[in-house]
Amino acid sequence: MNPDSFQQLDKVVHEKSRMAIMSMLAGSSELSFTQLRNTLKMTDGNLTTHIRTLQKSGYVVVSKRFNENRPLTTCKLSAIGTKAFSDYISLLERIVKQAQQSN
Amino acid sequence: MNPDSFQQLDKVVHEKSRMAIMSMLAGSSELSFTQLRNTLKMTDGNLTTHIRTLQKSGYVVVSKRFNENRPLTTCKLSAIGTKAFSDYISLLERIVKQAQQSN
DNA sequence: TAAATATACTTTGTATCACAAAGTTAATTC
DNA sequence: GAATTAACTTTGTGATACAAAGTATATTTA
Repeated sequence: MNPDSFQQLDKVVHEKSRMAIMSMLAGSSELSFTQLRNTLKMTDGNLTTHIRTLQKSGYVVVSKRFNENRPLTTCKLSAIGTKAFSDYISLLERIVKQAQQSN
Repeated sequence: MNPDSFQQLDKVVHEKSRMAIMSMLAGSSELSFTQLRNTLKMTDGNLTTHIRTLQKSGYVVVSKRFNENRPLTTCKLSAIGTKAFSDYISLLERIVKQAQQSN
């Protein structure tokens, strides 16, 4: 195994909650704050900060508008977010394969 | 995808450096502090704390003795450490497969 | 042989950050 | 019109990853 491969795992994606968010976003074109919160059973505050982290690293595009007199925050993966996620998954896949060989 | 599967990932194993340590230990029966530090290019302090975390959760057995007038700390995976690691890898594998289906 | 360097760690300090509780704003219900 | 609900954001806190500095002992060097 190459020990360096672990350190190459993108720290932003590696956090479990953000992995879950990005996975969900990879499955649909766009999801709302509320949909994410309900599905992932995260607290509001926690979800806000993870979305902000993803936004700051440019992985997620956030739009805030009003829908039927209520705020509506929606998120979708950006191009580099999509790449970051698929790169992360590819690397994980290699790591998993290597780990299984050593058994 | 099942969003809960992400949260089921063992937090102790999920940390990148500890994943690397456990991977290395899964490959050999026993490794010394120095071998781990040199291969993983970790600082001494960082490695100490990760080993201690693994030890506290019962995943790694640590032995400290003297070899040729020098302290020698060796680590190996315990039974539950081996199980924790393989469970973690299995779950990762499922997650990777699910993620790839959504492309 | 005293001083400097190296080895093998551990302890301590710090900066980050995951998480939740509390706060904000506005709409709706009772 | 008071209370509740909805959709967030801000703030406070506890955990922790990491490295710098510290400790103890052995070896080399001048």
